[in-house]
Amino acid sequence: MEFCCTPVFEGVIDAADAVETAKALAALGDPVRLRIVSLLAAAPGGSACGCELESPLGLSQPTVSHHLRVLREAGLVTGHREGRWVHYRVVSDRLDDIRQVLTPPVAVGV
Amino acid sequence: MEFCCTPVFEGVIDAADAVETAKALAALGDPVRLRIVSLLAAAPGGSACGCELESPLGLSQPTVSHHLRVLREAGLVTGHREGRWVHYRVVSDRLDDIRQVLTPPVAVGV
DNA sequence: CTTTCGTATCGATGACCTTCGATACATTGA
DNA sequence: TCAATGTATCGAAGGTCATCGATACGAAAG
Repeated sequence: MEFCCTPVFEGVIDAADAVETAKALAALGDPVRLRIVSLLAAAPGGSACGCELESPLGLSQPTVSHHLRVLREAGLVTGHREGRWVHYRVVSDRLDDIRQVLTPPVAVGV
Repeated sequence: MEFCCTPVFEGVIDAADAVETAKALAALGDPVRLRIVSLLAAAPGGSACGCELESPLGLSQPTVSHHLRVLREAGLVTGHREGRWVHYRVVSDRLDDIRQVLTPPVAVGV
């Protein structure tokens, strides 16, 4: 999968790159998904299965699965099966990309 | 206005902070608004009036005004009137906050 | 093979969001 | 005062999203 990482501050971002980058930001622009990322990052070993997320989030299993799918399609988490469970993990490289998009070259406010 | 800046990686983000942070990320999670931020950052002096954005975005004046309102309410841009025009400018401190939320303390991926 | 448990998908519902034309407001200039 | 220009708001239309119950899939256990 190819990720866009055109910074917002270098020249003017073109429409295609904006669409791609906005997808990742929109994926994080939901309270539930932000908490999922936080829960995964705080989990022992940096990973957790979906069933461990339902209770702290207070959401149904289909809803949690839906959000995990959005995060997966945005490249923000990965999941690999381990027997009956699927262990999810944050993709830190992807977060690095997003941070870089929002980083000014030197200083922006004049 | 009080901004939340609880990092995703320090412990588990609570629901209230997640809602607040998600608002800013959702504001940036739209291609049009991402381009607006980019256009403002690239503008001479780091600011531009709303009327200068309609043409490069290819959107109507009410639509541009709507997106500027979303960005303003998310604390990502500020606008002050200058005669008939309102000059908008990126709030770099707010972007710093968002970047920090997504920054791991040391390393996350085990 | 059947049951059990974790996960993914489907379909429906209600809320939200983007977009626009029409319109009102604000400021400047004639 | 009146016209012109930039901006904000309103109302509506269309699409997208979050959420759930029901259901199907996958893997392990009995």
